[in-house]
Amino acid sequence: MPYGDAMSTRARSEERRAEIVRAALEVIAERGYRGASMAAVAERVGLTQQGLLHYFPTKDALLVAVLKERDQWDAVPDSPWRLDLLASLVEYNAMRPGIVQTFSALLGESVTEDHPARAYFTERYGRVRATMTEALRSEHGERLPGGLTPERAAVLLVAVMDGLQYQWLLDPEAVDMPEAFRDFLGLLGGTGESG
Amino acid sequence: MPYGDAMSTRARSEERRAEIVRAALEVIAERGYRGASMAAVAERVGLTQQGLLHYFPTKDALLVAVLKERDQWDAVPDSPWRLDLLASLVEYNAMRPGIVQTFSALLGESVTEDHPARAYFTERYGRVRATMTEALRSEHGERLPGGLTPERAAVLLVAVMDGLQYQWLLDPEAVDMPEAFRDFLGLLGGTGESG
DNA sequence: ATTATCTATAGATCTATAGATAATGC
DNA sequence: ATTATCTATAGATCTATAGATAATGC
Repeated sequence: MPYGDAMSTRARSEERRAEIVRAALEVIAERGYRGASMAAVAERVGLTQQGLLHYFPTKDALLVAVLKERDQWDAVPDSPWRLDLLASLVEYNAMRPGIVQTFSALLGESVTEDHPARAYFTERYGRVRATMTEALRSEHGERLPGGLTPERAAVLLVAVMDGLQYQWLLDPEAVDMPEAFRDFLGLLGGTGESG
Repeated sequence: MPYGDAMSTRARSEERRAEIVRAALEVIAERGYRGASMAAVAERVGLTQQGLLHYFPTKDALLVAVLKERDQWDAVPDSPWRLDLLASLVEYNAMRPGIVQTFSALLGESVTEDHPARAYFTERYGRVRATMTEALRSEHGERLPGGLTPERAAVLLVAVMDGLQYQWLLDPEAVDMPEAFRDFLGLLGGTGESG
């Protein structure tokens, strides 16, 4: 009895797909999307390249599944975020360099022409800025340090999160990502420990 | 008389190399490094792929030349930067999306395994953080808003510059990069216009 | 002699299609 | 009938090597 239990064909198929997406996340972390080959993903799950195409008929289809996975990762979709939860997310990310690497590599590639993840990231950043604007507004009101509005602070907040990831991935010893992120939240008027 | 003037062979060769590097910058902006082909670069300067290999014998050799070009771009090597010059650099960059795209794509790729630009970026960020630390120290002294030290503020400064570039490249209409950067400098205690 | 190119080509990949085979589930 | 795989293979690329040809500069 293969698989040793009574899983339906559909359920086993779902599990296989999830396994493939996990493998794709790894391969993309190592080589980026353009550098990732279907064969490398297939090998990691013990399939031939053509066997993999049974589950995801094109490389782009696999990327779509990877991006959906990402949405569930840090989404908590459009719920009103609290800034301290954001700091926790950064701390959590610091324990998951692989995932961070996957999406930092994808973000970097996405600015190139005709990249299949470009629209995804463009839309996503629009939404994330809006969500962060609301979080900042509800925490700090309309006026933030430096005369900033929540909108303008949100752009910086997102920039800091992304930028820190690159510095940290390149040299984790030199950059304490969670600390730096909390530093930034402090600048936005948090604990008021100005010197 | 080819080229119509009395340029030495060496000088013409140098010029050809510079032309090739410019073409490589473009191709990398469009496809990233892994996605860039020597043939695409060659075509852009009117050479065959094998003709290009006469000037740069491997793809990696061409990348090295591209990264050197970058160093001259925003280097002003290790001179003590002033923060207002940095704001001008960001404004200048906002007029050169191609260059920004080239290096944002390279930075993104560089976090993947065995990427030939990884060491370059790791070292470079170490140096840039040190330079920025000095600039912050000389402008604001030892104590910055939020209880930050110049070291810790430098990490954020660099993160903001990089992070803004991705948001701006993906959606230039939605993100005013120079304004956002000035906003961040303001947070670091610049004009003191807190609300 | 050196420099600038080219043609020919080896040897790896890569994505995707076609079509076979076997097992699973109605 | 559908699902999961496989072999075979077409058709594109890609990097890099080998070696020829012509022009330039001592």
